[in-house]
Amino acid sequence: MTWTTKEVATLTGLTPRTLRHYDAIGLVCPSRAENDYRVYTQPNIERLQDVMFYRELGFSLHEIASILDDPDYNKLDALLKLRLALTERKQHINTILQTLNQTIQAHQQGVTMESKDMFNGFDASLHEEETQHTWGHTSAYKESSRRTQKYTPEDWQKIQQEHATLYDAFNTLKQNNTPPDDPRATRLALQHRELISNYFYTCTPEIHQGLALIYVQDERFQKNINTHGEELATYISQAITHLYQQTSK
Amino acid sequence: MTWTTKEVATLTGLTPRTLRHYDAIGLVCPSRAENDYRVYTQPNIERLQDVMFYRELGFSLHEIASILDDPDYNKLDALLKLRLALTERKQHINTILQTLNQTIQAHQQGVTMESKDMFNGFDASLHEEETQHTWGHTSAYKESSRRTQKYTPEDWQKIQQEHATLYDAFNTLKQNNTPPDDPRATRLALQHRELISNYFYTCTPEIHQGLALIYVQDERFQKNINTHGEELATYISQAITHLYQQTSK
DNA sequence: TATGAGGGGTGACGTGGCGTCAGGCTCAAG
DNA sequence: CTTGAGCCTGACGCCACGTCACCCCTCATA
Repeated sequence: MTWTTKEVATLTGLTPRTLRHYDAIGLVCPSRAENDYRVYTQPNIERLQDVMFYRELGFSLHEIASILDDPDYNKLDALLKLRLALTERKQHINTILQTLNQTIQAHQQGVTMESKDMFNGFDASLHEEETQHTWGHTSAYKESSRRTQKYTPEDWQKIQQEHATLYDAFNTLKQNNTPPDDPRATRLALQHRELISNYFYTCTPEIHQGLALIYVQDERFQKNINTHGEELATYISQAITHLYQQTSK
Repeated sequence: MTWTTKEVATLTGLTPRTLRHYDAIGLVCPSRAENDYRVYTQPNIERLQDVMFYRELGFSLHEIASILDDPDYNKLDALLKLRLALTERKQHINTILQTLNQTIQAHQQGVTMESKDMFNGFDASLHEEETQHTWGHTSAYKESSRRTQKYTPEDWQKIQQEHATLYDAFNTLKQNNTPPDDPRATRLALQHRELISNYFYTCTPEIHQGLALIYVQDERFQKNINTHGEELATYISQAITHLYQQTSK
């Protein structure tokens, strides 16, 4: 089965011009018929779908190209990440909706809002860092995707479970009012590093400390971790930080 | 309370450049201090918030300007519409997520999807129609935004005044119990059409009759017009309608 | 056999929403 | 009195296309 430009256009909702543009910049390049007409095949269509997923998330065409053309590109992995990012995007809209609701209320009551509350959810810079963290082309990322490519759904389950177990262990300490710089917490922090190293990428001290920061700065991580206990992300972050304050002494 | 450019930038997450751009195109125009520095006041901030809500929904800056500068603009009403549109947008993302999930499943099972199912939720044309329906009517709307782009604040004042004068004239007739099919009312209806044609878009009889409908159907218009006289919107609407019943005879 | 509509193609220029300088003024702090 | 941070105004650059001009091909209908 093959398609002409117009057919693909109606199929995707894009314009023929857009399709020719994507061809011109090497993003989606159909083969050609004898009369030089573009001929889209199944792989072209699938790639086009990928492109549109990423475009929905606001990636530039250049970025999309480098993601899709990455030698370490793994489709399933990418799709899962996309799903995550899209649900995040939904969350983002929810935040804006909250702000909007507050604004409506304030307006109905004739009250003026505090200006700092008027722009919750709009700030994109934090979100950009997240995406950088998710898709960024650091070596850690590449190593991670190389490894995660091979994981089966059962592997993922196991990984999730090990994470959960560790988080619960942290939470037990926290519930017993064990301070984050307690040796037991430090041991767990070490286990945490090994867990990452085992399943994702070599977790150097720098990266580990980076994670500690992300865990408290990034709502996404925070919420996820905090499902295992209140304020748990902060606690874990402190434990990790202490691990390196200790060793540096 | 006032703000400098940088402060607004950090407050909103926009860049100073963007703020200066919005000023340049007349979208959000702060006043100036003696040293020519931009000074953002509370109204500026509120307008900026409006702009960002609409931008989130993908409106162009020109469209946003013509929405916010609409003489019949009603903030509360607009906020409610925004809320609707944002929840719609969430639904839109859900559709894409469904498509994504199907794609993931197909990929995991090694099946190829039906190509027509691969782009569900992407097609923007339907969504555009919705938006068109909610915020603006077709070519007349576009012409209007083309023209209104060039208007200065003084122009707007003049336009508002001419509208007000006309509405008051209608109201005088109504107060004197002049029926809407009286020649004097018909004359005012003609003036109304010319006023629209002059400042916004070529007001054909069809469009004018459309306006007559909108004036009684759309709360927003009704409320605005009725500030010039009780039930005035209905009266004007009737006068317009009669203008064409007459000429068609 | 002409013809006209509807598809295809390649330049090339226009546009919107900024980013990114360059060059110069202002102002508080040291 | 310098210095650095922040402000200003042009002016150019860039991306993702829209739009237009001009030409080719094909197929149904006159």
